[in-house]
Formats: sequence, C-alpha cells, structure tokens
Amino acid sequence: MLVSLDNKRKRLSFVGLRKYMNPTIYDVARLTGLSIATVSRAFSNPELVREKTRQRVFEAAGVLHYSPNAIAQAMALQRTNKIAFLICKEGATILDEFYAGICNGIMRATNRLDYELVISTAADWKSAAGTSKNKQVEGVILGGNARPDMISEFQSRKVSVVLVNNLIPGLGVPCVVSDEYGGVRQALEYLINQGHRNIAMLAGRFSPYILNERYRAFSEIVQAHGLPVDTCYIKLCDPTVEGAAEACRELLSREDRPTAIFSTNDVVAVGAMKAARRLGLRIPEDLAVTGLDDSSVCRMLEPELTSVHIDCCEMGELSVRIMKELLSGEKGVPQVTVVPTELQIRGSA
Amino acid sequence: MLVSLDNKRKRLSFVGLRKYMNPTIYDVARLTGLSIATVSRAFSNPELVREKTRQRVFEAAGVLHYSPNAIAQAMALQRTNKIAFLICKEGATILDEFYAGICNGIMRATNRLDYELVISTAADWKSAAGTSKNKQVEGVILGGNARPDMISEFQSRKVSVVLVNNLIPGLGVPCVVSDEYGGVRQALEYLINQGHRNIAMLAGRFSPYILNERYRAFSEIVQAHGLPVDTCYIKLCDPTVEGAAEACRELLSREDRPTAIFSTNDVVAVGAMKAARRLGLRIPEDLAVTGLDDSSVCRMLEPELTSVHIDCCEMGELSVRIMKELLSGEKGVPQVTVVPTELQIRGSA
DNA sequence: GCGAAAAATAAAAGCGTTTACAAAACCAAA
DNA sequence: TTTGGTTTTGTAAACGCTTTTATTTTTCGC
Repeated sequence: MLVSLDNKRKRLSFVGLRKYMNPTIYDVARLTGLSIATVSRAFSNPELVREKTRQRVFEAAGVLHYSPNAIAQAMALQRTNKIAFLICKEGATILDEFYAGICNGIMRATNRLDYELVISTAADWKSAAGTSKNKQVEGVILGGNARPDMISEFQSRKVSVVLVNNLIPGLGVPCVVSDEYGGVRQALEYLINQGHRNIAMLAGRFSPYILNERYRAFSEIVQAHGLPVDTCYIKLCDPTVEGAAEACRELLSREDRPTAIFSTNDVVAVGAMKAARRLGLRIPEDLAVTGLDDSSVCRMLEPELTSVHIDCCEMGELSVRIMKELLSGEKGVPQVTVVPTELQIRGSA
Repeated sequence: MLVSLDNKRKRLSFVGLRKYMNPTIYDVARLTGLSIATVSRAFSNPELVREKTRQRVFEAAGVLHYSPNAIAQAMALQRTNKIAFLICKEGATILDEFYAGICNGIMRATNRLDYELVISTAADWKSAAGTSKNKQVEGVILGGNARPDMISEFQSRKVSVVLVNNLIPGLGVPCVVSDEYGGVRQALEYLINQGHRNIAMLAGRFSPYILNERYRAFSEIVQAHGLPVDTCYIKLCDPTVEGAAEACRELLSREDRPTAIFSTNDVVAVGAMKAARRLGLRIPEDLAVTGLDDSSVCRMLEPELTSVHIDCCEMGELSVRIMKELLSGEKGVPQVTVVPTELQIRGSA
C-alpha cells in the first residue's frame, strides 16, 4: 500500500524526466491540480464532473497535446474495439472490385464509429491463427462463402459474427445481402420489355445462396411472364472471361439461340460479349447482354454494359452497423438486411 | 509491498473465478508451477530459459489455449507494432485498382511481419485526427501525392514515413517507386520496333514526380531514336475515360496524325481506344494503343490492351520491409527503391 | 448557521505483460 | 567441502488507463 502510493507520488513529481514520451493522464492531473480519476472522468464520463472542472481539464489537455492512450484504455476496459473483415472466397483479395467496395464501406463505418479494423482473407487468417493479433478481435465480418465450421469456431470463442453477401439461415448470424431476387427481376423485366423472348442466363459459380437465389428468381420471373423456362437456357460457367465466353459460345450455337443474355456478373458478361463478337454478332442488335455488379469496367466496354448496380459500400456500412449492435449487446438485431439494387441502362441491352 | 504481494497471490489462486476470460500468463504459471516471469521469457526470450522449462510452458499453454495478450504486450513494451497506409490522392480509395494492389502487398507483408495495419485515405485520416486511434501508429506509408506538410507533421511527431509511388528527394524519406523511365522505354521501344514513327503521348495528370519522369523518358527516348519530338504530340488530359477520349480526338484530328498512342495509364488508354473507334479507326491496324498499369481491364477490352505491367504488390511489400528497417532503427535504409516493370503485349499494339 | 443529502473528487486496485534486480540452483575447480 | 562463476528462476515495479469505494466538498431546507 505504501509502496504503491509512493510510486504514484513519484509519477506525479518526476514527470519532467519523461519529456520525450507522450503526455499521460498524470501530466494533465498535475497541471490542473486534480487527481487522475477526475481527469479520466472528464474524458470518458463528462457528466460526472463539474463543468468548470471539465473545462480546466480540457484546457490543460490542449496545451499538453494529451489524448487518452488507446492501448491503456483497451487494457483497463478489457475491450479492443477491434473487428476483422475476412474475405471468404477462394483466391479473392481486396483486388476483387466487389469486395473492395464492401471493404470501402466497412472502412468508412469503422472510421466513423472509431473501431479498429483488420482486413484479411480467410486463408491468410487461418494461417496466422494463434498469432496474438487474431485473438483480439471482438467481431468478424465474413464476406462471401464462409464455411459453417469457421463460423461456429468464432461463435464458440464468443466472437460476434456478421455475414455479408451471404445468407445462412438458422445459425443465428445476422446477414447483409443485396436484393438478389429484385436485381434479377430488374434486368429480366427490362429485357422482356425490350421484346426479348429467348433469354438465357449465364451463371458464374458463386456461393450456394447467391446462385440459388438468382436461379430461383430467373425461373420464376421468366415463368411469370409466360416465357418458356428451358433449363438449357441456364448455363453455369467459371466466373472468368474465358470460361464465360466458352459457355456463351455453346449457348449461341443452339438453333433457337437466345436474343439476350442475362449474366450473373460483369466479368461473365464480358465473356459473353467476347463470344458474341467472335461469332460476328452485333451487340445489342443481334444479342443483348446485361451484367450484374455494375463494376467500373462497364463504362470501359464498347458498347457500355447495362448492369444491375449493387451497392457494396452500403452493404459494408450496414454490416458494421449491425456488428456494433451485436457488440453492444442490443436485443433484436435484424437477422437479414437487404440492400436494394438498381438497373443501370447503357448500350449493351 | 505486502498488499501487492497479496494481490498476486490472489490472482494465482482465484483463477477459477475467471473461467470465462481468456487464460493469462498467471494461469500458465500456476499450471506449470513457475513464475510469470519465466513464462513470459519462454515466449519472448526462449534462450533465457532452460529447454525443458520452455517445453513445460508450451505444453501448459497448449492445454490452456494461452497466447500472450497483444494489448498487454503493447502496454508493457510501449510499442504498438501498428502502421498505417494512407492513400494520398484526391478522391481515390481502395477501389482504385492500383492502390488496391499496393494495399494487397502491404497487407501480405504486414501479416507476415505481424504488424497491425490501418488503412485510410489522407482526407479521412485528417478528419479523424486527434482520435486516439491515429496516435498509436509507429509509422505511415504514404501512397501517391503526399503533401510535404503532411510528411513533416509526421516527422515532427516521430512517426516514421515511407513514400510509395512517389519520390521526393531531400526530405530523408525512403521512397518506393516503379521504374517509370524503364516502363516508358519498354512501351516506346516496342512501338518503335513495330515501325511506328509518329507516336503521341497521352498523359493523365498525376503527381508531379510521376508525370515528370514519364515526360522526360518520353522525350529522351523518342529523341534517342531519331524521331521528331513535337510537344504537340504530348497531350495532358484528365485521367478519365471521357477526358482521355476528348484529348485523343484532338490528337487524331491533326493532319499528321499519330499512328500510335502511348497512354500513361490504362484508363487513359481506354479513352484513346474509344476515341479511335468513334473516328472509325481500327485498332491496331490504324492506331496502336498502349496502356500503363496492366490493370484487370486490359484483358476485358477488345482488342485486349497492350500495357506496361507495374508490380504494385511488390511495391507494397517493399514499403513495409523498408518501414520495418526504419522502425528497428537500422542504419543505411535505402532512400529510393525501384521496382522493375514489364511490357505485356496483347492485341492493341 | 446546522445537519443531511447530493455532488465532486481522491485513493487505490486491477487489466496482462516485460524486465531490472535479486535470489537460487548448478557446476567446475580448488 | 567450499568457492566462485554461470545459468536459471523469482519478485515486484512499471506501462496508462478505468472504476469501485471512500472521502471531501457543496448545496439546500430549516
């Protein structure tokens, strides 16, 4: 007890020796003549100190350039305010424009809410498991096709989980997705209104949820408009330019070749356009093509690509907002949040 | 003294009460019967403990799932191991493929070196200044056109600085750049070898260093090959598709119109291609176009774009490596690091 | 001007590490 | 066995904050 007191006293009087370090709460206390407890409260619970005192503290903090040390706060409060965004898609990184968009939204929101963010891919994260860094996150936002065992591992470690661009029901994990069904509808109804009757769907292989939703939307909507639903008109392909081009070539060599191709992402649409061009078909006269994502490439193509805009940034922001609710223990956190899409009409359809 | 001892004792015996918290060094100490100092050393200075002891510690750590708490370490060591990557370019974010590439490299390297990374734009960073988060970084990597006053502010706060994709001499700040001069040479000599004599340069407005270097390279190399250097052949433009298209249209309406366009980035090249197509010129027969960056869009275009590849990822990794040297106080840190470029020949030239 | 209640402030413990210093253990030579 | 040196381990303070508890000061009704 005595020793401890002595130390504190020492701290208060030897501040001069620490002149090259950042100012601490002790420096402010000394300058104001208050105790460190009061200074602390002035910052984190201002309503507990007299207004005049608070001002005195802030003034001193100003001249000393003091601001609370986040590390020490984390230590004392036992919380890191740190969350992670993991890209769970084979081979994808921040270079994938879609995830970069989500990431951008996440960064915005974390910035605003003063969360700390670590960004990684699922694979890198795994390989760094056990690293002290990993263990300090209070929540993870899982982007894309997260494996259930990964999710339950986080849950078992009491790490909050939010899924973005994926939806797994029954796990109690909040999900943020774009309006897959509505997006498909926007594109399809536009094509139908343009008079197309033979519409094919060129689908890259994505996570089960997304693929399934788009497939369901396509069949139901086509059917609802009295058009024939021929499963041959639905073609899976690798989500690469060449994979899509090859698949599209096959579609286009049918006798009753489609007059429009609904692609489930922009890269696939690029492949479709390439295939059409190689077959001497003009776009959009001979073949209409629509994309999905509305990535930056749309405006670079010739003709420019009509595409369904997905608001990745909003998805990212929402997932952080939901994470925040989770972390602050709120009840009734929405289990699925849907962000609307919007058709961007350009030259290709 | 007595109190303090008592507390530690308490800690060692009441561990059961903390069953829902992460295990601490005390838990490992108790399980092994060693002191926390020894456990700590087993982790951070293994050479100071007997091999047998070290094993005992690791075994216990294994069963308890213990790993050192990074926050507490940061607290004790007075270092955060945290660095920031700031994108210093008007309006640019992680969505800019070039910076996403650098960022990817930075993430890789920081992951490997167990650094903590915060990513932001210069603007966001400014607006969050004073936030405790900002203050904990030991170094910043500034990407793009960093303002000198920003740099010196960091320096004055003893925050290490590395510049990436920018070079400012005389400031004592290490810089990592791509081989701008060499990249221009690769593209130009290729075009010259293809027989082109009228080569124009379409230059987006970039940071002074980059623009200047490319300009200098262009003039010198053209001259070295005995071609006319007509400054009318060098055209500045906005680095957008439409800005470039407009500038290119002007270039192409000259009587002695160029037969090849060297664009200083891929987006500009896209604009050039659009302009050519609008004038009914075929690529590459009537007009050859080269890009610079070798971004993902190159392979989506028709014809595919010949472009100078810049290894952004490597630039990112290098800047972290250099930051590490800076932070560990090494002497003789290289002041400028140049990463080589490579011409990717495709259909457009 | 008094006492009680309310408000403001102070003291000290605690968060999980690292490390200087001290003590103990070990070992080889005397 | 003792001595002296080296290696290994232990003790306790320190890092900068928050917060519970305790104490002091202020406020206010009488």
